[in-house]
Amino acid sequence: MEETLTARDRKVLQAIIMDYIQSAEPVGSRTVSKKYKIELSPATIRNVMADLEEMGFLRQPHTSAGRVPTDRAFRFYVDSILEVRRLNKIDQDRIKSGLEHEKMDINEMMKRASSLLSLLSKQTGVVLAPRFGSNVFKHIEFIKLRENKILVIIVSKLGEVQNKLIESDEHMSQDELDKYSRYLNEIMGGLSLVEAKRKIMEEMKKEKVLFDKLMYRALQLSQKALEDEGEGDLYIEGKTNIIQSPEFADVEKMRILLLAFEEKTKLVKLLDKALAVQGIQIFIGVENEFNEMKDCTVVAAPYSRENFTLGTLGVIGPTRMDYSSIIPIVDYTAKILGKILKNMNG
Amino acid sequence: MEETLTARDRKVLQAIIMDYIQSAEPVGSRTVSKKYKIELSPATIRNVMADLEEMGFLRQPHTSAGRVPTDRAFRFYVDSILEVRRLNKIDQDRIKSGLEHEKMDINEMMKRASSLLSLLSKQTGVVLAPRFGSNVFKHIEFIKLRENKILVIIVSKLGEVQNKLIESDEHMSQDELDKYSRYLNEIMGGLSLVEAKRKIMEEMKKEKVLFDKLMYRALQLSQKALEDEGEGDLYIEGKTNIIQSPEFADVEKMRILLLAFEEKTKLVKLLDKALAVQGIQIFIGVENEFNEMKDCTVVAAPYSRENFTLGTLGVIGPTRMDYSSIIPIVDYTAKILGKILKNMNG
DNA sequence: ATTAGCACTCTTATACGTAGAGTGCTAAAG
DNA sequence: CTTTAGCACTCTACGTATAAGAGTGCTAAT
Repeated sequence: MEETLTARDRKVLQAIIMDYIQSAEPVGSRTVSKKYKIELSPATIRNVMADLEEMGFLRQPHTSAGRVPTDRAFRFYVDSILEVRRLNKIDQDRIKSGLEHEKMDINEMMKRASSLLSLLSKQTGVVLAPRFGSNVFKHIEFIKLRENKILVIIVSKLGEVQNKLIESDEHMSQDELDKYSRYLNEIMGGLSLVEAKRKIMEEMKKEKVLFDKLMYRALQLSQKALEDEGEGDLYIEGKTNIIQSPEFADVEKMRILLLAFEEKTKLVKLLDKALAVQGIQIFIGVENEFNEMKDCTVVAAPYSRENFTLGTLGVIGPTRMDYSSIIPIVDYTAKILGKILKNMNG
Repeated sequence: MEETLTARDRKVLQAIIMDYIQSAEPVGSRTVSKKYKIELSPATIRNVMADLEEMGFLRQPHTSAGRVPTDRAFRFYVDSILEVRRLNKIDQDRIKSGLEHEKMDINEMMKRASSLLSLLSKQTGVVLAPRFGSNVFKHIEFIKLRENKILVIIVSKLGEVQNKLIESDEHMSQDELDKYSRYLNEIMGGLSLVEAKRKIMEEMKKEKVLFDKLMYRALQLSQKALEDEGEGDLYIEGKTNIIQSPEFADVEKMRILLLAFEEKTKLVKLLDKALAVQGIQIFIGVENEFNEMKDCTVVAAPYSRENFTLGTLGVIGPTRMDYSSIIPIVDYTAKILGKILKNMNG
């Protein structure tokens, strides 16, 4: 049963997939033989289709309907049939000019990237912002808000700003806090935030620090500020695009999906997986391990400065999405975003 | 034709509205006479209904269906029939305990409030955060990111953090920038941001400043940082609740509404209108001047510290929402949020 | 190995008839 | 004069029947 596909099988499968991608309707043998240049009669095609169905690449919604590609078919298509072309110039320019605005801060940039992905793919665009911890430390500041509530502001070299409210056990004046931040800015300058964290741990162990109250308190505060860095921010744009797809005409299906979007944590997890790997990652249908997304495909790519991966971006759409055009969009956007962030980092 | 309603008319109207609120289906004369204690026969009710229809309070989807209340009917109901009770203890507690966490920063607080509104009302909750400009200035900081890009961070007394990327024409060192921020922190301390803005304009006109390069540059930078403060942030939670309502079963209707949510600017405008007025504001159906929301009602209330209005919060749902329970929820949440922010402001 | 031919299956669209909900009107009752 | 019972009428919703069309699987011929 687990035979390999002949050249002919592949051709037929490809035709079915391509037709289904644009029609969203079961594809019949006549259509395949007529619309796609396969010099075979419908009858022969039917035989091939029966084989493909047995192998799990196609299924029939009901006895006398055409065939619909399964997740497995899309997986095979993406892996073995599809040849990804490079993105056309026009879209390249739109992405470039959309992101290369000088005066954009990093939040805007992420949002913009997500919008662009959505716009060009006509699906939903997502961008997972760099984990704050992966950035180069730039500046820390303590601001006393009231009694023992202290607002800590940490800025990365990219200009990301993270703020957090912490409590101190002891009373501290603003002057004192200013001293702390000056001291910390000095010892953490130029380090990545992860390194900075480690450095603080080390420093705290040193004997001389234990006797210097100022230093000790400063380190204590910064430790509080750096602990449990939240997960990276997720930007989602174009949620409504997905509603247009006929596969989500069912209100309940759509509600479940939108709920998943609203929750974000699951999406973050999914995109996190793409972080670890170089290059485009595609999760098709049930491969998504989240039931809510079993009718969706996620095309994701990490974007990185130099060799260090910063975050992930991608497109979410029905499994029936137009892979041949979406993959290059995701790929190119990731490259450009990486390049821009690299420049921003000096 | 523009007669006033008799007591009986009102009773019937109320019955129809109440039934429609919970059934979402046209209400017939039999139902009114049976389910609601009106000692009249269906025939009489029908006469009354005919009158009410003529006056624009009811309409018939088709000849032989029951009646559906119009926007006007809901308006009348809200203004003249409904008596708002106070929120029950249980929900009061949920709101209080949901918002009174000591360690929450202001962003979390807004999000939480929005979630609570959504949860308790079973509709969509919105919170328009305080306009940044309306806050008391606490701290300003300039951080040089690269070449002539400077990140400005402004903190309000409530602990809101706003950051903005600006460009300087001339080269400035970080030391220089630190001097500027020290100077500015001094002259703007304790002012509201609006006042601070004005102050800066004044200062810049003073002659002595013109000759003190340091001061002048500092003022110039801060002016850039304070100009065109964005509109207040909008927090929307529970968008998917609205999908459940049968009136949005139509996919296209829903898409339009979700698009409006995604765009936010229109919603901000709407909520802004409620800013100006004291107390609960209700926009029913077409009163919303935004076509996208013509099937929705927005129940909004400003929340304020002392007598100064900070922002607005509310609930969005179908015009058929349960006003009697939602109004107290919005009202109470606004009060609690105002109180907490007042405390936070010292 | 391929294909023409054909019977068969299932969906979809259309029409039709009926049940039920609800109305409006009229005439009788209070 | 107000209320109500009664009844004919209207419109929707729903189920059934029917026909058209799409597509299949199988068989037999090429």
